[in-house]
Formats: sequence, structure tokens, C-alpha cells
Amino acid sequence: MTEQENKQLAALLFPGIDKTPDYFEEKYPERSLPEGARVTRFAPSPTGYLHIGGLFGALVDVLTAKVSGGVSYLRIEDTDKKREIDDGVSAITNGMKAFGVHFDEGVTGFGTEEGAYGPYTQSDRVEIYQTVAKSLVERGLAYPCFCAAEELTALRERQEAEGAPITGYFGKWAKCRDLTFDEIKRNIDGGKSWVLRFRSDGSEEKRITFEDMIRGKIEMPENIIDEVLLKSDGVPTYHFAHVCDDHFMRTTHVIRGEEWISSVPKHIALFRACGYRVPKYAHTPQVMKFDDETGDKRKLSKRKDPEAAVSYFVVEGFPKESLIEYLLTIISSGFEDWRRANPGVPALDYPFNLKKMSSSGCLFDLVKLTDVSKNVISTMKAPYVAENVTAWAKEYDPAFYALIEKNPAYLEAALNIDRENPKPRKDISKWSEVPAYLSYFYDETFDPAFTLPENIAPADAKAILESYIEVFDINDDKETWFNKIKALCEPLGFTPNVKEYKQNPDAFKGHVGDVSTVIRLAVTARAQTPDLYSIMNVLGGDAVKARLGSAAASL
RNA sequence: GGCCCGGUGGUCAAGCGGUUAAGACACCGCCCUUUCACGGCGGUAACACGAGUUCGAUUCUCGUCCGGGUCACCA
Repeated sequence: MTEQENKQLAALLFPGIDKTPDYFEEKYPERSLPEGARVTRFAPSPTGYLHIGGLFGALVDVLTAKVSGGVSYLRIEDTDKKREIDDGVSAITNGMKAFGVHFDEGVTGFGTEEGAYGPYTQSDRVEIYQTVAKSLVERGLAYPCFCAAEELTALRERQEAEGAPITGYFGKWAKCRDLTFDEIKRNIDGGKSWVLRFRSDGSEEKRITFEDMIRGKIEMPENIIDEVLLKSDGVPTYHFAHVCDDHFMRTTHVIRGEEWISSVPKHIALFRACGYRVPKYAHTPQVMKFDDETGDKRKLSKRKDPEAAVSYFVVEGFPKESLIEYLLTIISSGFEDWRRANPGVPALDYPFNLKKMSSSGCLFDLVKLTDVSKNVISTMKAPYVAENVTAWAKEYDPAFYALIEKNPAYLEAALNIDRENPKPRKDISKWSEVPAYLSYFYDETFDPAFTLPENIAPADAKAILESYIEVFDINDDKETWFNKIKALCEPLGFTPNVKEYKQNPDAFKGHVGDVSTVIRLAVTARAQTPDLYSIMNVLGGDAVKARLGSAAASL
């Protein structure tokens, strides 16, 4: 086709497009950012709930921009109407907010956005794509293809039958590639639907290399496929949208999952055809899980793995800080060391470095998350813990919520036991554990039944409790309190001295630890609890006496 | 199948030509201790395999095996 015909074809294909790419070049100028600043984007499709891998990627985007003094933005890739779900956008933006991940610009919620490089939703950008597409047609770099889906399938089958190493629409197989202007016009006038294809000039023999920021140099065969740029409804494919958007939004670093590595040659060819600078690429490893059925590692799947949904962690009551903290430990190997050196500093202040990311897929480890979360929660102040527990219970445990909302100060006091000291307890890993953890603080959930250890006779236990009730005073300080318990020992045949007992176990019925255990059991019905003195003080003198009394009576 | 990515203890991982091959989680033991937890100390446990290159390979090259991804008008 002649240059003249290309122009005519462009006009025929895009009658409604009156702008040129230059218009958008001006509208979206290069960002004036300091040297080395990186522009990154998180670009999910609204096809379901927010996935743990999504949060993982978003964190890498945000951190990369942040440490370089650049900008991160959120773009919605909704070019596939079939897979889209109704509240997909909100699921993403709400999820990000819930975990405290903030982008500098882009989509902020359903129908809302901020920033000068928008719109940030692909379905609102078709004019841009079509403008670029039109200019590609004018330059003979793209052409309309009228092949139906069945023809394409048949084509692939023939290629496979021939044993062709590469299948797809290219070269001699691309039957619409060299249609004449008149043939095309006839088809268009006849109302035939078409897609716009890239006219690849790639060669099967040539190879291209590019530098991946995480994996280093990667070499691959050049792209030879005449990839679809615009679908028959005029909406772009991922490949074309990526090129247009990341160019006009002035992205410097494209960070995405490793499943995209194999299409990089395609993307580079498109950037070059459009005359755009190719961005830097960083392909992140995938988050995997261990499949008990097969005994293998595999990619986390939205469908099969409930824990893949970020909402799983919300329901379980893992604090947002914990999940972020954990994700950072698998995103960057240096994070844990940094954390030890910088306790208390916000996780997102971590001086992240893309180059230090591991390139192999990692298993999502719930056990490690649990440990990380215990540490995170142990550093929180009681009011904050109480606030979080309350918010969680309100949503997911109405019965417990009814108990705690009556007396916030009491909840806080219970949660504060052994908390603000240099070696805080690490009992809680998620809010859903709290109702059971605190059950004995509430008469409604306190089950007074307990079993005595075998080495303590019921009669002795009864005697311990009865004498303890005599001396118990809620106003005692801790030393006095414990001295009173020690004083109980000798008259009842126990010893206050544990070492003495260990040297000569047959001389005593037990030691002060056993005596404490009986009291602990009476008050909490548990053999193991945090500091008993503190527990009694939270419960209050009357409640303690009542429990002591009924326990003694039950023996 | 073609192309691509990856393969250090059970898990996450440092190391990138010469190391007693870090550390964290998990597990086990001991200590501390009125229980439990916390904390401290110690322990079990790894370079997928085979050839090369080299005085010397976990580190470099090739092959094999294993795992993952990708080959759509899905992203």
C-alpha cells in the first residue's frame, strides 16, 4: 500500500479520531522529577477480590517509587468486560486502604481519581489508544484483520499439524496482512468486524536482549507475531494499552509479575514502533503455596486457596501491620535485619532495593506470618490493641463484641497485662484469638470447671483455697500478695522454696508453684495464664473472692 | 512441544571462585522462672544431579532432572 492509501485507510478505520499523538504528548508532558526518581504503577484488573499477590506487587511499586523520591500510581486495567466483576475496583481500592498502602496518584475508589496523567482507568482512555493506533496505520505499522475466531483456531491447528515451532498470526500465515486498500474497504463497507493488528517486522532468526532489574540480562527470540492491538470493539489488548499508558503516564519502571516476561519482546517491538522509550522492567517472583494434594509448590490460586484473598486475613483478624511486615520479609531479604536495627519505625520507611529481590518464587508461610504478627502485636499499646479487637469483633464476632463494648476500659486493662515492658508477652497473633484468650475475664464466657494436676489432692486444694480466702486482699501490692501465698505453704505441708523442694521432693506435698496453680485454677480455670496478680487486679476483689469461694466449694 | 524463568536446611533466605556455608521461622534440649509466655544459651538440618573450566567450585559453562510461567480479540 502507498503512503497515500495508508492515510486513507487510517481515516476509514478511525473516522471519529481527530487528534494526533502529539496532542497527548503535550497533554502529558515528561514529569519534572529529580534525577533518579522512579515512576511506578500498580495496574490490576478488577476481576475479583484483592489477592495476596496483588498486595505484594503494590508494595513493591510503592516502595520503589518512595525510596527514589518518585511517584507511584494506581491504574485500573478494565479492558476485558467479560471478566470484570461489579465491585472489582472498590475491592482493590478498599483493600489498599485497609492495609495502609497509599499511591501518589491514580484511581482512589469507584469513579474517583486524582493526578494529572489520567484518566487512570483504561476504559476511559480509548481515544488515546485509537489515536496512537491511527497513527500506526498511517505509517503502515498496523492493519485491520477480518479473520474470525474459527479461522484463527483452524490456522493454529494447521500450524501444529505441520509441527511449526511458532504458532500464531504472522508472516505467510497472516492472510489479512497484505490485503489491498480496496479489499479492506469492501470488507468495512460490508460491515465486517475487524481487529487491528501490529505489522511486525521481526525475524525468526533474530534475538533481542533486555535487562530485567531483578533477573539481569534476559535473551529471547524477537517477536514476529502480528499481535492484536485493538479488539473488534475498539478496546485495546493488554499489550497495546501497556505501551500507550506507560508512555503517556510517564512510567519509568514497569514492575509486574513474572508471567509477563515472555511478552517483553512484543512490548519492546511496540514501544519502538510507536517511537517511545522502552521503560525499565522488573519482573517479580510469584507467591506460591504448598499443595498438600500434590506435594508440590504452586502458584497461589484465587479459586483454590482461600488464604490467597486478602480478606481472609481481615476475617482472621491479622492486623494490617502484620501482613505488611510479613510481606516485606519475603519481598526483601534485608528487611528483617533492618527491622532489628530499626524497631518501631514504620515498615514502609524501609530502604527498599529492587535489585536485592529474590528471583525465585516463595512459599506463603502462615506459620511465619503468625510469628511476625505476634511480634508486631506485642509492640502495640493496649488502647490500640483494644481498638482493633473491638473493630474486628464488631464485624466478625458479635457475641464477643457485646461483651467488650460495655466496658472498654476493662478490655484495655485486660489487654495491658504484661504488655508495656521490655519483654512483652507474645500471646496474640490475630484478633480472632482474643475471645478465647480473654474468656476468663468475662463471667459470660468463663467456664469454672477445671482439673487439678495429679500431684495435688483435692483436699489439699480445698484447704489452700479456704486459707487463701482468709488472707486475700485486693489492695495488696504485688510483694505482699505473693508473700501471702508463700505463707500459705508450710502450714499445709508445701514449701515456699522451690529449690528446697527439688532437693527433697518427698518431704513436701509440693511447692509454692503448686499452691499458685491451685489459686490460678480457681480464678481462671487455667493452669497457664499471664501474671496472676495483674489478672486479679483487673477482675477486681469481689469477682476473685467469688471465684475462690465457688472453686473451694466444688472440691 | 517451542520459548523463558527458577532450583542453598522443612520454610524464607545471605553468600556470587578459597567461608567452620550467616540469619529468621519451625522443631529439639538446657537455663531463667510461682504457671505460661518472654528472654538467654545450645542442637538437628542445606548448596538437585552429571560433566567441564580452574590449583580450587555452592559460586562460571554445558547437559540432565525437577518446579514455575507463557504460547487468546484474558490480563
